[in-house]
Amino acid sequence: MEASSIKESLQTSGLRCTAQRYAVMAFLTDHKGHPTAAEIFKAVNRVDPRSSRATTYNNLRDLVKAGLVREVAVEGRAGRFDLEGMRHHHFVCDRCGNVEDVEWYDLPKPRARSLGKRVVRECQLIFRGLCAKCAGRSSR
Amino acid sequence: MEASSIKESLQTSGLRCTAQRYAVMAFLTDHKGHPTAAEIFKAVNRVDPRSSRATTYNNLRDLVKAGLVREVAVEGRAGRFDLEGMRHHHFVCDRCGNVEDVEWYDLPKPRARSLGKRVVRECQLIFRGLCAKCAGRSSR
DNA sequence: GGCTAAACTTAGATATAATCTAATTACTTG
DNA sequence: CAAGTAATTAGATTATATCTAAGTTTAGCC
Repeated sequence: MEASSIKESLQTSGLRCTAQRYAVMAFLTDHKGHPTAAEIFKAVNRVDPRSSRATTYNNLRDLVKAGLVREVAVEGRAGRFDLEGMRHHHFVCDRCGNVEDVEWYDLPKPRARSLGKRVVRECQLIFRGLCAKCAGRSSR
Repeated sequence: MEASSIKESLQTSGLRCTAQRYAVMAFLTDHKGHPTAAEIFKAVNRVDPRSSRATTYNNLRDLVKAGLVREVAVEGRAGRFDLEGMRHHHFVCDRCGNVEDVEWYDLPKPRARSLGKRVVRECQLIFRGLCAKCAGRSSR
């Protein structure tokens, strides 16, 4: 995603394009490896202007709410973030906690009845198990 | 799930049926509301024999690994647990963090190629948004 | 029954993750 | 420019989960 494109998508979502917020988007654009909030925070602070922890977390939350960023929660570990955009599913490794992309394919929708009055923001398909690297190391 | 049935499924999984472990299974059997580890810990400690925090967490992990219990990770909040068994999908509320069941329906599998050498333990479909209760309260 | 190894449990300390607080700064709109 | 709203900040605080190191129980074997 280019600079102008980031700016535009922020504004379309009703979010100001602040330096700190932009930095989060830019980092996610360049790093497709599903970074944690801590990693993003650290990365953003190698740039100027810097950003506080609270701001990084606030921005990530706002961006998720706006549908620009997606969060994958991982049990007992920090959540991972990536840009919405190219659709894909996720694979979470039980052992190392890494999050990987799984090629997108369409999913059937649930019957309207079974969702009732709930308002669905998104739907994630998550595979869990051992990533190729950890599976190789067997049960050690 | 009955007492003997819990005992049996533990043994089939190669886990000893200890009082503490049994208590976790029994609690999950009786409480379908996707409790957190902290809630389970607290509940188990109203029974005898009691169980330490570490044991509760250890047992939950072992039970998940054995495929008897499922964990749903929630961003920024405690994970929620329920018994495997009756299959269902999940809905996680953005606002209150509650986890609810969504009627089961079959999902297409990914192409073998797109999973590569990964070893899949399970696959979860998770809807996110506002639960009926929180949606009612609107954007307040 | 007694022995042994492995599985299990424990209390509390520690680590990790994320949010909160209260004050400040920076936009944006009229 | 004035004023209101949005955003940011440092650091404290809370929440969640794991670790440690020692003790206990169990299953299998003789």
